[in-house]
Amino acid sequence: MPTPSPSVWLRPERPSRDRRLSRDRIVARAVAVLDAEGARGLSMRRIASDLGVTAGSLYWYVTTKDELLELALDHVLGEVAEDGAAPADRWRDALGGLARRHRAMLLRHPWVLSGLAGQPNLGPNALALAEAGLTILSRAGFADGDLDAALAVVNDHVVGAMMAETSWRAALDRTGGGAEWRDQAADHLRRIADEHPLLGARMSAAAGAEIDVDRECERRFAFALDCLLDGLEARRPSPCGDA
Amino acid sequence: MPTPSPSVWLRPERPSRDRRLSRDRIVARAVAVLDAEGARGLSMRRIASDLGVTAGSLYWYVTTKDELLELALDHVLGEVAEDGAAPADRWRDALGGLARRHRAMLLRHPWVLSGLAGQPNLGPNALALAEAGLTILSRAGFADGDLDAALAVVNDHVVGAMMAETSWRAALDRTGGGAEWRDQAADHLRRIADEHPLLGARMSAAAGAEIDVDRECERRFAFALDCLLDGLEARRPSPCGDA
DNA sequence: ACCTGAACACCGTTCAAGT
DNA sequence: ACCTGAACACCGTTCAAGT
Repeated sequence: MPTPSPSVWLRPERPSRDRRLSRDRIVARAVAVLDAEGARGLSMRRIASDLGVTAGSLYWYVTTKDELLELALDHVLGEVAEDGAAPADRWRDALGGLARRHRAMLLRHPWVLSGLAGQPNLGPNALALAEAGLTILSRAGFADGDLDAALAVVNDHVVGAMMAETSWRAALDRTGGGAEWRDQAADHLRRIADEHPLLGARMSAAAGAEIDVDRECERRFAFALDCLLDGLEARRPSPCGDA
Repeated sequence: MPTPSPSVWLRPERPSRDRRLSRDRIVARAVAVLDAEGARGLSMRRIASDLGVTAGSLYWYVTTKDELLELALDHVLGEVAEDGAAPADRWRDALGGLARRHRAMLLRHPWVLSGLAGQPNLGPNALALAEAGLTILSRAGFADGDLDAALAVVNDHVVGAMMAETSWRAALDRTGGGAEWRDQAADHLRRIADEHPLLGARMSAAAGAEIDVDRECERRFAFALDCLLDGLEARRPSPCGDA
């Protein structure tokens, strides 16, 4: 209780009755900045100023920038969980759906991939996601060592594929429709084709057809996913009463 | 030609008859620092001082730190090429060998994975590697769109798997054998097991057995590789006269 | 041509001091 | 308890100036 003053209006409202900051607010802001400007655009000072606060204040809620990134990562991992509706009872559809939602999330938040190297994520959403995958595969008949391995096959492929896809997309965005780049690229492509016939053929096929990038990416993702689900199917122990 | 002096010994050797710096020397130093201290330990100033030079000097040979990282990346990619001996004539062995050497390289230079997000690598070694993969798959019967897709299945898996493996290894290294961490981990694991039975079971299986990390990583890698090669085999068009 | 030295505009993090 | 302000020890990059 402050000392009473002649009038309320003369005493400014207590600046921080409720805290201006919170871990949630900080993480949310971090995700927003990362989405908008990528990993490079994120700084403690930037988040702080967005929240109308000094950089040092953030360290009351978060011990380090890395920790903040871990929190942001787990935050967006929460988007992968199935939105209502029981999981498909066929294990292929269920696992495929998980992979596809994982991919969709990584397209929305490509910065996740640049922060994935380092330490493994043990946040609650990461754990829940792993459990979901294990549940599907366990019901499908996998057990023990093959259980982790099978889940890893799918997870690892999603992050590997998205690493390639997002960096490919980023490169396309950067080069835009620049005319002078157009010529340089054509030149470079010709030199590549000389020494690397197969690669040259594939690249000019992609460039020539003015291919729909979205469709092509989805096609490749689906190809790989089917491919590795087939491989898992062949390794599946005894099917015990599932679809 | 400088003006002649009474004795050679009085005139210091010309400081830079041959350039002290070169792109190769800079890249080599960068790779060494990255190997020793990881991506975090690399700075222009650090490389410069290692080479006995000022930071600004580096910009004569390299326009940006990112460019230097691209060069370093392609440099180590050169280690993946087969060391003599014709490639195995069975496509599975050939492609599997490529994947295994790729993995070995990423274990030696884990920092590559943190620099992989961003732009696709178009360096000479990256191109040669892609061509090698395409050659194997092309001889195996793949063509057109399936050709890229098939190669991507393998490549993407290698980087995805190594992303998980290296960050897992890094975490193990950091936590070492700390006694107080031991207790925290056991506690955390118990809480995990409560909400996530399958995950808890798998984690305590791994922790309890004091598993050989190297063996386990190789087992999982082999499992996944076989798995996805099976998937590719099933998709392989008409086998035209190969083993 | 090649390198230095100093500057610019940033970083993450710490910590006394205020309220 | 929560936040400020200033500092510390760094960054990448530029650029006149030297040789």
